[in-house]
Amino acid sequence: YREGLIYKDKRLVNWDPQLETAISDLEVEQRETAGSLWYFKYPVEGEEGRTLTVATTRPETMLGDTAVAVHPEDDRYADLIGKHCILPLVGRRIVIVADEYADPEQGSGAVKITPAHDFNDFEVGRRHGLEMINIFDTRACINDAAPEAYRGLDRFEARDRVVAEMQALGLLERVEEHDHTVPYGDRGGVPVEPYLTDQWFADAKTLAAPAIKAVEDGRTRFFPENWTKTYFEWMRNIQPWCISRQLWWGHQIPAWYGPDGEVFVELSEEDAVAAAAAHYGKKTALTRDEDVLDTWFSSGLWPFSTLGWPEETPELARYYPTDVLVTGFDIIFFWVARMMMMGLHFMDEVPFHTVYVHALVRDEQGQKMSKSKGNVIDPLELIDAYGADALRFTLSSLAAPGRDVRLAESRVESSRNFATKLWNAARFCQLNGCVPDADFDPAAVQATVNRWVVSETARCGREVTQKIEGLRFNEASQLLYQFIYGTFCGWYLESAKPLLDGNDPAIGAETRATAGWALDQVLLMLHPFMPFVTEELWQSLAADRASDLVRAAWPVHPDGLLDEEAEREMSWVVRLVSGIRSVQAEMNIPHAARVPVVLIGLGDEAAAWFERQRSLIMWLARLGDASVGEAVPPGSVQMVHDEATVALPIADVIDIDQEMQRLNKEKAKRVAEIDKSKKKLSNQGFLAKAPAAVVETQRERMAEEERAVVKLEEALARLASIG
RNA sequence: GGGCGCGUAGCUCAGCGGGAGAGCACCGCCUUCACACGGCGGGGGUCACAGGUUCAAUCCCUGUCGCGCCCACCA
Repeated sequence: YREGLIYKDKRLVNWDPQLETAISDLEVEQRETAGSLWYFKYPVEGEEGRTLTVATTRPETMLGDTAVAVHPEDDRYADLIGKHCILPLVGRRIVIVADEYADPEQGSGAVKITPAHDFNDFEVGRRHGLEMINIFDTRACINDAAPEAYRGLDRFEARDRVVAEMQALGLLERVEEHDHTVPYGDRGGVPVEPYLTDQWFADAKTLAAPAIKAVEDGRTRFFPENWTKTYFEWMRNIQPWCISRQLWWGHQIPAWYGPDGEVFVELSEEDAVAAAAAHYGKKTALTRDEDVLDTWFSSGLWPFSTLGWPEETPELARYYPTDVLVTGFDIIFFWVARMMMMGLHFMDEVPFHTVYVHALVRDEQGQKMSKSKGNVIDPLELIDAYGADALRFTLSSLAAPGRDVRLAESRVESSRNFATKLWNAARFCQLNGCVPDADFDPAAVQATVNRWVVSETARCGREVTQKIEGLRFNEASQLLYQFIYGTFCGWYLESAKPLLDGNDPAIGAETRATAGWALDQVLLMLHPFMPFVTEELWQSLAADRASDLVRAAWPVHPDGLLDEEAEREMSWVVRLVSGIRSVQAEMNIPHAARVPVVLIGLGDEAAAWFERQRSLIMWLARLGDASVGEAVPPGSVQMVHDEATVALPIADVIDIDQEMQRLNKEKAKRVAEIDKSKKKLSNQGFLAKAPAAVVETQRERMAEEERAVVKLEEALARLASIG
């Protein structure tokens, strides 16, 4: 106030006649409404029989008309400018003015002017020094400024009465159907009225300037970035902000009035009394302004007022500015913009460096959920059915930046299943003594599967960290889902089973410790996404934790934990096992058959891998035996695995036709790939302009496919010789 | 009237310049000693349409069609 940023003014404000208070522009909601456009004839003074036609969507406001405006260059009305009409029903003499606001294309080209009840008319009224007649009371009923017959009528009753009377007088020219937008109060739920009252205003334009600059300079950034544009758009066109409300709750405005209306704005009543005494030269009784501040004005102070400001508290020093503000786009104007303005003004520093604008959860039809529409999905019901972790995980995995989400219950169910999966995996670990060991060093493990899971865990951890830091929460949760479900549960725990009770106690112990470590890493990483189940498991897996999981440090995975050798070896095993399983399923070979597998033509490296992982492969693919051979045994189902041929000899059980069909299908697929590659590699433009690495990849790919096709042809030939 | 965004597998959605992915649903097999809220395997997509840029387009540009949202004083 003392800086001139807050002032009292008599202006048109948006008035909610239901709540009987002023509201801000932002609290007004435009609703598409099917209405009418009434054409009224206003008799011209002194010209018998001549009338001027005006069109209006709000007949009742004519009771407050103080002019008619026409465009200065509108020839139809040029001779009327400066003359007067006699306002029907009221009898007031109103002037005909020339003003560019009147649009010759609209309605009749002449427009009635009601300065006290329309924002445009208010401006016209100011330009022409027109009288401003307020015809409504605070409930939007007609007041004593109108003819007696209308007093006390509700605005809609008054509308009907005006139309009926005009018609009776023969002054209603015609009525057109007219769709237009009507302003409604978003809380009161009834049409708002432009209303002339004394209110407090904030000079938003001045406050906005530094807030605009801060975002231009990148001191505060929006994520996703496109909201920056929305912010600028609003801030650069900002209007004076009406900050007083005629409500019972909120910060009461610290303004006191003397008997003559003099205003004393002070921090306390004592100060106001003192100021008044000084002003009047004697002690004078004051009355305090009854209005309170707009809730968003108070909320705009939140980043520092909650921390003890204006005292320089340790909290203020520590938490102002904060770093990331998380909010919905619908709050950017209401709150984010105001916090920026207030923060920069009072603290001279932005309140936060990043605004993360999250998605809005919509209902199944894609509608924004709202209490008034009654389409709110109650999170408590979903939590009852699937758990809080499941809901939280679902929302985080659907939170793709810049996109709203339609909440599909099936995703919540899937998340619940995921939580159950984790729970069971942890139970398995516990039952097998796979618990955290304080002395465990993940960099020192020996067995390939253990080295591999350490490496994969570290890789996952680094990627998840990166995604979280980049605010890509959906990608982080997806990585975790895949790692935990696929890598950890699907491959690692299955591979660990034979080692836990195997004949090498040292490997068994190492595996137990590795699994315990990996599970801990999983809990640490998943905790932000599923806080409850991870915390429960964290505490139940070990009694002597240094801290609760919620307070545990975020895991760091150094380069040293990455092990490309182990990853390559296990990737080979995984692909081999998947291939064998696929063939088994397709050829209807039951696991119970425990068929053997023979690998032919292994390279040196693969031969070493096979040697080491032979029993693991047998275990994972449920095989009776696995061996290296020189030739494909007769009666084998065959598949290509890199440079090798893999044979499952099932002798007399084999269905030659079915097998040939399967191999031919596989071959056709690969031949199609080769054709595509050939086409690319014969394209001179591609060879000349594509990066060398891309060309090389293409060559390798083709070579690999060609090798596979050769193998497949050999396999087909062998079958043909049997058949 | 301005601005933003979306149309990818039946459904809900990721991906956004170098051979299309997930969850659910669907089909087949499996009561294998953590888990049937499970396991293994599989089918399914001219990435809305039309042009353009590029050696290369689901991805970039332009336009069209459809859908949604925000802002705005049209009587």
